[in-house]
Amino acid sequence: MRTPPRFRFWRTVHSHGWSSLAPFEIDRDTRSLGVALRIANGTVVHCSLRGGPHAIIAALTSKNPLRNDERDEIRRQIAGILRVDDDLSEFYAESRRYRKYRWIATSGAGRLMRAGSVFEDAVKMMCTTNCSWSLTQAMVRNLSLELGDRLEGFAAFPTASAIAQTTELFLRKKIRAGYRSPYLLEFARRVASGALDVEGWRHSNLGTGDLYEQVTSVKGMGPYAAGNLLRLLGRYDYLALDSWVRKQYYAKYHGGRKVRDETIERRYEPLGPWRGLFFWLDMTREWLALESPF
DNA sequence: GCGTCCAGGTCTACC
DNA sequence: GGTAGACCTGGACGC
Repeated sequence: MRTPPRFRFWRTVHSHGWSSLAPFEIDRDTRSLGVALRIANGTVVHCSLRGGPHAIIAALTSKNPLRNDERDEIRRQIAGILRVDDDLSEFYAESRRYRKYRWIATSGAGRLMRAGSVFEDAVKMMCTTNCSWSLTQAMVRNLSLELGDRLEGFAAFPTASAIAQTTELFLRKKIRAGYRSPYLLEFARRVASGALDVEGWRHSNLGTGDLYEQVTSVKGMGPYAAGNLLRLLGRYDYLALDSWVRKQYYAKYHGGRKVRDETIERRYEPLGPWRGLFFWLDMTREWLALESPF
């Protein structure tokens, strides 16, 4: 798959924590990203992805030979996950206007990795709320292992229907989702029934404020989760503050001293609709050390 | 090994 | 509109 100029595979993989959540797995030795994807007809395909100078190289494994249309579907999912088609030229032009952000354009940062579907991103986001990262990893892993379609040793992320058919007790006991269980179940049932078209959020014509309202109307999606999900939808108006980024901000700009959220928001306000992306990259600039040529 | 405390976002009830 | 308490789990800590 051809990639646009300044696309950085490994940087995108490390843009935030998603690559360490099932069904993704990272192989640091080969600098590859593995993922089990489910296509529309229910077939599970394992993809092993590597970055090249101008392309993503994908090795696909499936039970049966894949038809061309199935390969196209996989290609579209991979492009969506790695944000290959996102046009960041306007963002890079904006970053060049500020001396402290010029590194963003030159390093090709700014593509935030996402899941194969908006549903998966939203469920994962709910699983990041009010708990440690290790618990998030456990909940997401349990969802894939218990409810995802399988290919040999790999399991794809479960569909909305698969989660919708479970019970609150199952989600509590087997998934360890705790009090999030009724929220996850209600969300999955609304998506599975067609009452809520979350996949449409990626191409919605709604203004960001209206979309934010729609996202926060889902129980379990508060300001933090909604702000982060909007970033994965290509909307960067919200800072999506949580305890980790607040700590980073306090350390970077106030010697570790706590400040009000309004103070943080004031600093990034002049950066306009890209402020959420500037903020995230500003807080994670040290991750540059993880960078590879691709 | 056991008990206790705390961190982590969101919801709901209440003022 | 703002605030307090509940929700649930894993990890840290003290014994």
